[in-house]
Amino acid sequence: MTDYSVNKEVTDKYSLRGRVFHKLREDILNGKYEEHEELKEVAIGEELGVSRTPVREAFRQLELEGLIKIIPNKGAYVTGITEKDVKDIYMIRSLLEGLCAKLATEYITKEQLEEMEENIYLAKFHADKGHLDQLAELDNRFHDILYEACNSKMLEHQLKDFHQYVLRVRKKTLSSANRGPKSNEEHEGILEAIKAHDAQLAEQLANRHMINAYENMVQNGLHEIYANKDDNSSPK
Amino acid sequence: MTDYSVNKEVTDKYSLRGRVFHKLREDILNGKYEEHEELKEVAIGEELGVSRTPVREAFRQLELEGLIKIIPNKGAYVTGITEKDVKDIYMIRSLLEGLCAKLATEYITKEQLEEMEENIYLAKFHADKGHLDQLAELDNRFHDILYEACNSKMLEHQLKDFHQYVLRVRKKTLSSANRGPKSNEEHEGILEAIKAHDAQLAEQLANRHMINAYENMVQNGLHEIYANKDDNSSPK
DNA sequence: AATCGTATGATTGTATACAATAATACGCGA
DNA sequence: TCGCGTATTATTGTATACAATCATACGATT
Repeated sequence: MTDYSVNKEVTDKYSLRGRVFHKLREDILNGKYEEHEELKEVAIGEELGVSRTPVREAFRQLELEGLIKIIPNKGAYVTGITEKDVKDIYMIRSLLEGLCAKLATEYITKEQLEEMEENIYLAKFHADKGHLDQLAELDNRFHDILYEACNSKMLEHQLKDFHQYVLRVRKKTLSSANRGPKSNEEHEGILEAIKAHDAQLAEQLANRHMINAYENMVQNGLHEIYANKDDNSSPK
Repeated sequence: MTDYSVNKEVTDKYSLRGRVFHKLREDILNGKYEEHEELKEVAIGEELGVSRTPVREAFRQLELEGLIKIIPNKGAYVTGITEKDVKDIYMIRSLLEGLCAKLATEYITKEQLEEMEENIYLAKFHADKGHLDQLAELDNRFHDILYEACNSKMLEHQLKDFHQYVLRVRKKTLSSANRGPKSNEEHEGILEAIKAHDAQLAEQLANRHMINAYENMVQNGLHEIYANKDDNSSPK
């Protein structure tokens, strides 16, 4: 059956345009390009071995994702993520993950519950062993399950977008050794609340989980990753 | 002439692509195309007197706006919004508009405050006169100001996206005569809270404002607009 | 030397040609 | 008639050619 569900993650990875899009997004998020650096159609095209057409279409998409800014007849410029952006994203995520957890108490399936439990169990193991990469992977997966469990394509999509967006930061953060286990404990709390169908508690814990993640990130020196001058975080 | 250029400083209106984009968006929002109707590149191009290239680029943008869904090698289809989607959007917007109002108590500028006051004053006038179109336009603008006043590009962008998304529904709803004035009263309350720097109250009122809007919409028969079967609200 | 205008090159915007893929129609054999 | 493979057509995907616009350099004029 055809899936008409509203979904921005439709940019397929197999067309040239899709490949260009994903490649550029990754490169921008990974810091390959400086902020405000100009992206030239021919240069990108040559680098990836494609013509300007798919590059241009990818540009249009990146623009709407907010990763580049296109000035007509002039060029495309990387916008990047400021510290302020990261802060804002976590602020938003905090609310939405809370909503998501709340909804999950009602809609989560048995299978999802089981996978969550397994996830947490495994995470404990890897935390003991110091397997940071696996820990990060499990953390990603935990949140994905949660997103899928809220029974809302809209919310799921939003959260996945944000999740994706701060992936690089999160990776760094979880790698700070002591956050990993702490994060996993918080996951466990959320899971317990969901199992108990305690919507309010689940919301609250998921809420707090995001705030903690952000605060830990700040402590570990967010500024080193996103050394940015012209963010608009300064109040009047 | 109805001008929906609430946002998207990025999509210029003077290039062919920009014109195609705006035209198609308006047509979709105004219901010129059926849900799930296929948009063909050549047909659109001929209708607007342009080649496929700008049409394709406009498609890519419309896809990310969530107005159409592109299936690779197949076609572009107008996205349907299900009742469930609308409900979810309002649920999310309720939270985020609350956050936005809360932040605005701290960051709003004098100019924005003044425009809000003018907006509300004007809305009263048009409400008395029964000018529903102007009322809808002012309502749009009120929320846009609020979005811009929160000092968060991220949040602003998200809210504008959602706002855009439910424009069709909102238009219909505000036209239900009695919601317009009520909505404006709620705007006034939010503005007062912001002026008083009462963050908690502003959040609460903005929150409630969304819930009220949604409930009114349901009463007025959302199902008539979005009579949709294949929504993804699966029973647990 | 400073300023303006113009020529030149670089870059994006658009149109079109061609390739790849998917949808449809048709005919053949059982 | 039904099933299946193939030919045909329609439609999208990509590459390229050409037009429009912008940036730069340079020289003429003051």
